[in-house]
Amino acid sequence: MTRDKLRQALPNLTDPKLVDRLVEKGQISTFEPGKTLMEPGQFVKAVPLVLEGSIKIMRMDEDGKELFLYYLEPGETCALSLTCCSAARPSEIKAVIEEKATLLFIPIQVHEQLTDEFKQWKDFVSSTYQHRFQELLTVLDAVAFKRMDERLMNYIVTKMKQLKSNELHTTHQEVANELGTAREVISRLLKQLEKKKWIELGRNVIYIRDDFEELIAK
Amino acid sequence: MTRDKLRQALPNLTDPKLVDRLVEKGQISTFEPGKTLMEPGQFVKAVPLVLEGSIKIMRMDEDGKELFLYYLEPGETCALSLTCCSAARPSEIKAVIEEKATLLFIPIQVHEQLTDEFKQWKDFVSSTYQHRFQELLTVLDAVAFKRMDERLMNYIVTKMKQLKSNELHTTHQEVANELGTAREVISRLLKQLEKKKWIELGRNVIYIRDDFEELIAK
DNA sequence: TACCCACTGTGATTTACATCACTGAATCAA
DNA sequence: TTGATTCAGTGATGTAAATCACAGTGGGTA
Repeated sequence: MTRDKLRQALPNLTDPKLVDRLVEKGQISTFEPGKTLMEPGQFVKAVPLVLEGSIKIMRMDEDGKELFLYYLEPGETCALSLTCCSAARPSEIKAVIEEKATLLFIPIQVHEQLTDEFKQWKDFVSSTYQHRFQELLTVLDAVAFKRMDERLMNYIVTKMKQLKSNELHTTHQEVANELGTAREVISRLLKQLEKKKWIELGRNVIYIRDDFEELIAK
Repeated sequence: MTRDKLRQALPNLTDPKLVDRLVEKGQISTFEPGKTLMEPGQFVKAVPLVLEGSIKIMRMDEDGKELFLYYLEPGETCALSLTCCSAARPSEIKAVIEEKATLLFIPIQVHEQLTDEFKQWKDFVSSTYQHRFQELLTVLDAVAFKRMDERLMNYIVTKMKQLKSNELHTTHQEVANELGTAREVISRLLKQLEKKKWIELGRNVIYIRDDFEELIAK
């Protein structure tokens, strides 16, 4: 059961001994959308491996403003949890379940043993770091160099891909939070996109034209 | 010689076999301040280990705007080079020598062997990732949530610590570049700080009050 | 000495975005 | 059905920062 899901989510982990250990030592649980897995200040005691569903990772500032960083998809894990828990440091981020998720929690000590014993695990961890580093740099670019309209369009594309749908069921307020801006700003920018006929707006929903991604690339 | 510098910069690497391998396989070179080590798009073929001096790491956007990320000090290495070179991806950042530097270049393949063979090296790499992740998050916070005056003050503190001096020999333009803003903005903000008597301005130099750090913490 | 050039100081204007204040519409619950 | 609540739309105004346009200044050099 767990084994099957693991194999499906992480086809690269072929070493049966490694899989055995993960299944044996890991703790599996499922979570409903909206559940907050981790908040800034909490301590991380295990590395979460996503088998199904997805997790939204956000950075927060002191006065509660958020900033969306990236999604964790099946087969991925959180680089932050790797860094935080091995350093016994409190979490710097907030993690919320986006789609109903099945997670396999690997205790830190087990994770550390595995990095010593299994090259596949070491490579997995290493590529996780690489991947997240890239994503952080992308976010940094956006925040430092892009205007909000462009960031909003990228956000829409990311969400579409992540949900594999061209309807986003969300509120302007929620989008604003994730981009670290104000609701009014998002409302106005969305209206502009609607005027251009790139999207249509409803209550709690944004319908996106199929060729949205090509349009913004223009 | 190299061995001594290595021991001094990285006292944690005590395993003599590991040190032997680093000395044997690494290539040592020195660079003068201002030398650009790496530019976006270049490929990284070796992991640079800083033995002496320091390197400034910056992110660039398409139209040449820069953003200072962090310094590499003795005993440190570049997480980006670790991610880029193992993925055979071009560099995403620019690296410039800040203070005359002695670097030990470890070829990627050697680095990868070392992570398999030596726990100390694996831990070193892992803590490098952790450290840089933290710093990227700090930069992200600053860019996303802080105003330029605060960022400038933090920049001054960082530079002071890094250079161990309370005189910064630089131009407003250079500061502006590193913070990703315009020269005029920096000139005005520095003037404000001078009015508050926290700093004094000269041509190509900023004199900083000894208690600057306490003043900004207020 | 005179000139040049890099650096600095500053006003004026524009822009992106934040904030405030309010309206109306959709949805839900009593 | 009605009242409350949440969400969306939009004008007015404020603000940090970007951009433009110069003027002054100090140091090097021809």
